[in-house]
Amino acid sequence: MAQDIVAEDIMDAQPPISSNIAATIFRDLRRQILSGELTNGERLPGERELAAKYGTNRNTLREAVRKLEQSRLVTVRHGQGVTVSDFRKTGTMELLPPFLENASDPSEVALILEDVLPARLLVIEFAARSAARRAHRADLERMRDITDLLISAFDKRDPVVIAHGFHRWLEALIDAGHSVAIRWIANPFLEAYRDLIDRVPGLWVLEPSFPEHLRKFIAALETGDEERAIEVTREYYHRVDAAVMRTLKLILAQRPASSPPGLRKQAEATANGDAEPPDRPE
Amino acid sequence: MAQDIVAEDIMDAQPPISSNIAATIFRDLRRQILSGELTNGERLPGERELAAKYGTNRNTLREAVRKLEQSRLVTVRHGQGVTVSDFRKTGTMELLPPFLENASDPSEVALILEDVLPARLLVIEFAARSAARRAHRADLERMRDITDLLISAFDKRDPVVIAHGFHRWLEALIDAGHSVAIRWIANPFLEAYRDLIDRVPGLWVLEPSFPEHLRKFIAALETGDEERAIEVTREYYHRVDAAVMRTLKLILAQRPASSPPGLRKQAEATANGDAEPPDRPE
DNA sequence: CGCTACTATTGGTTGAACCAGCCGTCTCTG
DNA sequence: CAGAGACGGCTGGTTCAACCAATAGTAGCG
Repeated sequence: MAQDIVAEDIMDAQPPISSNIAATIFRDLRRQILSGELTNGERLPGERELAAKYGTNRNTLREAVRKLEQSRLVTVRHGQGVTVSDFRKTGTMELLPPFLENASDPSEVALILEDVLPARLLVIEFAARSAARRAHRADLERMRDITDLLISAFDKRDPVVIAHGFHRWLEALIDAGHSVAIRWIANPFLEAYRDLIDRVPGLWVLEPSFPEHLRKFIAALETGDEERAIEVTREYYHRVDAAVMRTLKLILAQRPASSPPGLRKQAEATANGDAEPPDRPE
Repeated sequence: MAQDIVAEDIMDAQPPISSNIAATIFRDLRRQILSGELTNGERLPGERELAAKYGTNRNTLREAVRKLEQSRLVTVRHGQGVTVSDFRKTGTMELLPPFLENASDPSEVALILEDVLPARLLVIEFAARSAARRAHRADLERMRDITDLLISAFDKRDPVVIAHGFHRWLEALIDAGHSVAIRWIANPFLEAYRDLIDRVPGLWVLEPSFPEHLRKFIAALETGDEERAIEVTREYYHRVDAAVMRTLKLILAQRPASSPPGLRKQAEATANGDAEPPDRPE
């Protein structure tokens, strides 16, 4: 295997997918919704019926439905049943990982990712700004350690270690910002990134300038040069994101649809549900 | 009352707080965690005991615990019980509204809000950028309608209508961006804003330049002038946010602590748990 | 024709019982 | 006496069966 002691050390322990019955049913229903098998406004069978369908009892089934509800995928109303929500409108970034996994329309995935990448850049810039202002000595030392580790992993061309190490690097950056707000904003992105590492390893782009970027960035941080840190980050990610989108489109082209045809009922529906052409007024 | 037909029309129907037993217990436990009555790492009583304490049965109690778990406030492990998580580290923006409501330490609320405001600005800028590029004709018409309504409400000095109308304005802006990613990022902010409107009406700052800002912004959007829209937005919010923070500090000074003393065990704990002074290396 | 009362259906709540994972303890063994 | 293993008592996980409560559609009444 390509991962030695260092790799073991840098990979955070990730609990295996929960084996709960309720969690399993939840994931299955979520998949059906995110893939478009169940569409916005559709009504789910009653709890008794669903429980029978999944070969379990009502209480356990209810747990799954509750999870769906809190993920904003369905609306539950006493006496009326469970209806599928328009998750494109009511969802949050926490839906990103499961959506990337379950979406039936690859082009929509690309579309969303194309919007997420610049947003992610903004989050990183925001964290960098905060870190440049508030980082303690210990924070900087930790970041420097991880940076060194990352650079040596890069020299060895070990993608797995690099990807997980970079996740840790981002964690350290956010910690250094000493901002609860940034943490809360960044967490869904970190989670999505982590999911993507394992699911689409090919998407991880090894930019040749990666080590150089890290060195420049940590140097800017250590001198507290906020603007320099932002500048370095922006310059680097514009290049990486372009490469990521190229790679993504290649991957999607190779497997045009991971689901059987006929299941993409609302693939082309926009977030607002209108089908008007995007011509501008003027 | 100060709200006429227009006010009725502009206020979105907001379902009253759920009367579910499970939801009530959930909110109570959440309050205890967010206020610091239950601290990170602490173990909750067993489900049987808790159920008895709340005068309900285990199934209903479990529902409440599940909600806590999905809100990342607790960790549940089979055979080991339920332990309180470090929500400052593991939470997401969805915790913002309940945290603002339940936090025991006003200064921490101010601290977080001080970081959230610029983040909110970034989100608005991001949405504005996207709207300037992708807005349909119908989107712009809708935004113009709401803008007119807002300006007339401003002339009448009707804070309630303005606040709710502005919420609708933000919704329209985000819709105009035609980006699922932006929606997902913005939703927690919108929710927090909505909560704040009703909870702390005094916080809503009526900047004199509000109508002028709206007019400038919509004009920029209609000509598709992305940079101009950003510039206008940034300039306006820098002023508003400063005013908001001033107002917030006034409000907090008036009621230094909304909870009995002795309950703020971890008020001064940072997100990382280290107490090192913020001196810089160099 | 319009209102009311009923009823079927749906989710909400309850209580009890049993299964399954975890941990400290107690005992047996070397 | 020290270590390994069995046991018992926690904990959450699952199941069942019944009843309460909100909703909507329908049948019946005025």
